[in-house]
Amino acid sequence: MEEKEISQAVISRLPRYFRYLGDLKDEGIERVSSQELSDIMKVTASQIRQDLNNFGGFGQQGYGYNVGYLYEEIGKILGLDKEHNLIIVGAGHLGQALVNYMNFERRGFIFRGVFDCNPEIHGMKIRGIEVQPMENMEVFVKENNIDIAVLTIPKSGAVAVAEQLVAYGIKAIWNFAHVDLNVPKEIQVENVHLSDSLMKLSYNLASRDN
Amino acid sequence: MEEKEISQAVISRLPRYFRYLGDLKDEGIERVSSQELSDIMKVTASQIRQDLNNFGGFGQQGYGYNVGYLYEEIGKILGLDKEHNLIIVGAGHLGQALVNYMNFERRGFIFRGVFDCNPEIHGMKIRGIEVQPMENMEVFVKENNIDIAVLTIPKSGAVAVAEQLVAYGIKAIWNFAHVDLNVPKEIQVENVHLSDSLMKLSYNLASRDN
DNA sequence: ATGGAACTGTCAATTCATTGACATAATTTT
DNA sequence: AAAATTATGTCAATGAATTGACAGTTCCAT
Repeated sequence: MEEKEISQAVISRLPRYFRYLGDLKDEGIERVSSQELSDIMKVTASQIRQDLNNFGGFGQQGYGYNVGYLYEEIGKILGLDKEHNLIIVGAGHLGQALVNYMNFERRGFIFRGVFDCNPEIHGMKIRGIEVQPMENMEVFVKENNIDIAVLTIPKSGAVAVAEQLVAYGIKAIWNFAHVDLNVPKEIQVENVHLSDSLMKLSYNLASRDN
Repeated sequence: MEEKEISQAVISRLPRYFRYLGDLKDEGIERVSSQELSDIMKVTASQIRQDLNNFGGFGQQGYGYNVGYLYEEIGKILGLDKEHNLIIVGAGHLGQALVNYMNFERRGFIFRGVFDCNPEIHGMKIRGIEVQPMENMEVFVKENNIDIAVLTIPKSGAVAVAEQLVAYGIKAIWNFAHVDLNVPKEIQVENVHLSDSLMKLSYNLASRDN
């Protein structure tokens, strides 16, 4: 299906297209041109056409794009038509916040288990999911066909736990720990470094002041 | 101080340099060359030198870079030598997780207040900070010299609240709501769209499978 | 039906980002 | 003290991403 490698710059923009198309769909709008989308999203129409064309011709000359169809197609490209089984490793505030955020499940990302090394919270339930000790992880991952692990533990343990998870057969890691993981390149890692993001904000704030 | 505009690509890499330099400093290492850093960080030495040179010559030919000095300087560039006063708007799980995450304070980002529209949690304390009703926001922002607002509310209310915050004098918004804010360009916005990040992971997972 | 307007898909041009190369300077070794 | 080594800062070359332009197709009004 995928013939040429598509740049991460393009991939990063897909979720935003998806979101805007979802909004248009909810408003009952059936068709949209690259120029109209351009106006709403504040990107060039050329970029929109270029981006979409990486995946095929979804539009029609003289008409534009069918909102519902394009929305579905981008969803498929993003793999949202398939279910993913997730575990959370680290049941701190952030881990709990993610489990409690329902919208991920709507998109097919199902939280199956939560793990933590703190014995005091073992057995505690987060949205019905019981917190388990780390020792259970290996069996759980294998038995429940888990493909994505969400890492919300402190940086000190993260690298080692990531390696364990890979050994257990995980395919992708959504990494909130503030450290770069060292895993084989076929394992997909998506980093969310919140403090990096805040520092960037801080820089822009400071630089705008002079 | 800033003469030429520096690209966001460069800015985005600064926090990572800062992190690695901090680690080296903690290990007691005093000097580092761009080549050594390159090996550790898995980026080209040329990029490191190019990036740093946007801000001045921190190194010395034949010697390399002094770790402690460079760490300090990057910290200053990122504005981490100054204190910032923050409020959280939206005391849900994510908002609470952020307040509880101590490391931000270590970098000079001080949470001064938490606001939420749900009356049931007004008066509740999160790490000693009382949750206040939204109506208090205007006075609080003005009296406490708040410059950064953290938006952790659902997308439905986010755009309107952002406009209010701007009117109250806020300078920057760290936006976790899954919507693009509409604020004047002098207001700095840093978006953290978690579901976009997860969708990107999902794409890469799917595309690696074929 | 026919003509004009509205669009896409795509090629080419441009702009932006990254990498490579090297002159020059400080350091270390002999 | 001189030679050899190391390593920066910067210019030029390359590569990637974005934008502009337009041929060709479809839609819509008359």
